[in-house]
Amino acid sequence: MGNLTERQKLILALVIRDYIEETKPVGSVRLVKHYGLGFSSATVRNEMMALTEKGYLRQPYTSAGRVPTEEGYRYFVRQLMGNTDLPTMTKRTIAHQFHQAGLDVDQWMRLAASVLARHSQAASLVTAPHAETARFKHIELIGAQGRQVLMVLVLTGGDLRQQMLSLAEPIPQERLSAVAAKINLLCDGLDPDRISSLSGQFDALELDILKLVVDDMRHTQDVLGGEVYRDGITHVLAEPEFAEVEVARNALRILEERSLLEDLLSRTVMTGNVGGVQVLIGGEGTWEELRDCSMVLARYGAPGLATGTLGVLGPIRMAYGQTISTVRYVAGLLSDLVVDLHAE
Amino acid sequence: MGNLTERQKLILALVIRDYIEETKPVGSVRLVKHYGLGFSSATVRNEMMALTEKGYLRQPYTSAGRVPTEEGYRYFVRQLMGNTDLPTMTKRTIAHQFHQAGLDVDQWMRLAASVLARHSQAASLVTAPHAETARFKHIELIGAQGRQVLMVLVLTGGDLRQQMLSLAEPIPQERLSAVAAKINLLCDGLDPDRISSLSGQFDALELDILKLVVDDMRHTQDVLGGEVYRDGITHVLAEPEFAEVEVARNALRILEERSLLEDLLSRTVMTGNVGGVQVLIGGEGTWEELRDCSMVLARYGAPGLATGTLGVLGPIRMAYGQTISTVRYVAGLLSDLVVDLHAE
DNA sequence: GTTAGCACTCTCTTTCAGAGAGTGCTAAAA
DNA sequence: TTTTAGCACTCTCTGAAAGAGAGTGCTAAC
Repeated sequence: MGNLTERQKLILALVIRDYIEETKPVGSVRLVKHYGLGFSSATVRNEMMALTEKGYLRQPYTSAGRVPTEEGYRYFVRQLMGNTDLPTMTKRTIAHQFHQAGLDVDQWMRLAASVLARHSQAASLVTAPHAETARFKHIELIGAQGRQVLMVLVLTGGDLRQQMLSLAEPIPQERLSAVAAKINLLCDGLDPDRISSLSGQFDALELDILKLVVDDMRHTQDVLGGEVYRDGITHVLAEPEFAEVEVARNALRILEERSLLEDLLSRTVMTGNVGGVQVLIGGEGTWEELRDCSMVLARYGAPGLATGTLGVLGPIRMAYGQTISTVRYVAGLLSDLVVDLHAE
Repeated sequence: MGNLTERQKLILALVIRDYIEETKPVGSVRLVKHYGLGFSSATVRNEMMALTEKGYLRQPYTSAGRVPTEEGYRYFVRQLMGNTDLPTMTKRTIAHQFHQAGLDVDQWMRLAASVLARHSQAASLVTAPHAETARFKHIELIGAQGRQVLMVLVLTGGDLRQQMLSLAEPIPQERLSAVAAKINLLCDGLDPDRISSLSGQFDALELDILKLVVDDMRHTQDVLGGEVYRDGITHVLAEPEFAEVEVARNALRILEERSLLEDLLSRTVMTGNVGGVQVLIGGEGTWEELRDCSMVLARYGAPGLATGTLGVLGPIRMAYGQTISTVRYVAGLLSDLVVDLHAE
């Protein structure tokens, strides 16, 4: 596990670059010819042997070219890649698209998923922003036919929850409005725990509704409380490593199954800082389902106000530089949006 | 294209049944042995030849077994299949799951997608119910920081739209509430066209907001205005006909691309009656993307109140009986839900 | 420390033959 | 006229064998 010489770093980086482009094992001769190296293929072979020894490269079989190992990719991402950034033009184009979308959160999410998918040529996912600690802002009770009531709950940060209630008996709209007004007055800005503690000041009907409010608010705090936006699923199928159906199924399961995703996100991005991009290369020994793919994840938003998650799922042989910078940039844009929505 | 004899119908049905189970061309000997037919393989061969002649069966290559053609499946679905229905136990299990979900539309949609996917072993999609003609019910304007205002719009049928507005100048909450109250009073139960015609009665600020309301209401009337729920995408990948990546990509594109889906739905289920199940087998000459798959679609809800769409996407070699009855049953459950939500 | 040379290894592709499954036809039986 | 047995024929699938190709690892010279 000793450190690498400069030349070894160069060769590792080139192998990764070439492998990402060509999808086939990289040989020493090809490397020298194609990249105009100033030393011979035999030298490259020696260095490759060293890199294989150290666990950064491997041979699919004896006497084939070299392929990066997961450890190799990790070293590349951490040490070799440098701080990549999107070209200014690309950034401007992306930003322009977002600004055209106005202030519609739904549109932003959809657009974010689409941009991530297109720029990384992989599957993307974006979760809507929501407050980490839900605070009450406004309730509205709207009588429908009979005993049905539509409850609309607005939380700080624009989180919106709706629920249809079926009351024991019909209640006139005036009474519903009065209940809503009272709750609005007393609960403004409070978190669910505080609201629970106020129970003494309400009558039976009000308490029934408050209980639903509190439940709903607690639910909003879940990692995946809101909607999940996906895009680019077809991209991953285009990659040769997903030609094997089992591999592709595994990858899509991660995106499709809420529970899997919830577990994954809560144990990765949710532990990191907003703005920091996390890269999962292969299962990392923890996630069996991720064995054959990589994810680039980030959290966006404003801590304390509202945050969300976005990321990309693709083959391990992924253009990490490009993907990471795209994820970072889009996360930044979404963070700006969240801030815009919250404060002047 | 003459009619089929009873025996030919039997053989066609058996070929389809066997092919769906075994995924390989069905031979005459196998058919006789496996299903204990009262006549010889030579007879079956003759009948198969006739069925091939008529276009209901085909041979992947000379002297291989027979495989149903798309025309064969269509004949089967229309004439041979009979009115299949789910076993009472299965129905009860499904209904039970739904009733446990209460009146939460989001949960119902998710559950519907999940049930469809599991029971048909294919990919499913469900669109949230929305009114065909949006009618205004209630508006709420909630000031956020600065000039930002959250507009919550409730339409008849529980359709809920939210939008963040950025006003030219800050407006106090009292004024916002007054505007909302006035709009609520004057627009109750009106459709977007009627609301537009009232412009004389409002001032500038009110008109600004009304314009957004009308736009939003018009948008709600789109086929795919609301959220689209999907499930079981991994199922289709498990089918051998989707082993070819291009085929799988094509199929998933249908589910993923909103525009494609919108076109498809508006030209199929949206033209049919609520409750009727439509079966698309292969592209039907119209949809290139559907060439290698089939869809079973239905519209649910209450016409005039609110409707939605649900369906299943799978290989052409699909267990149509099972799938159609599942789609029909779930559509019925969702229709009940819509009615429940609207009227006592 | 670097490089040329070379034998060796392993995969990938092509070819070929044999097995197997199933057909279509013909002629006999019902 | 309809059904069936018999049989030659066709086509795919599988596996083995051979050859091409790419790339390595080692050795010895620079």
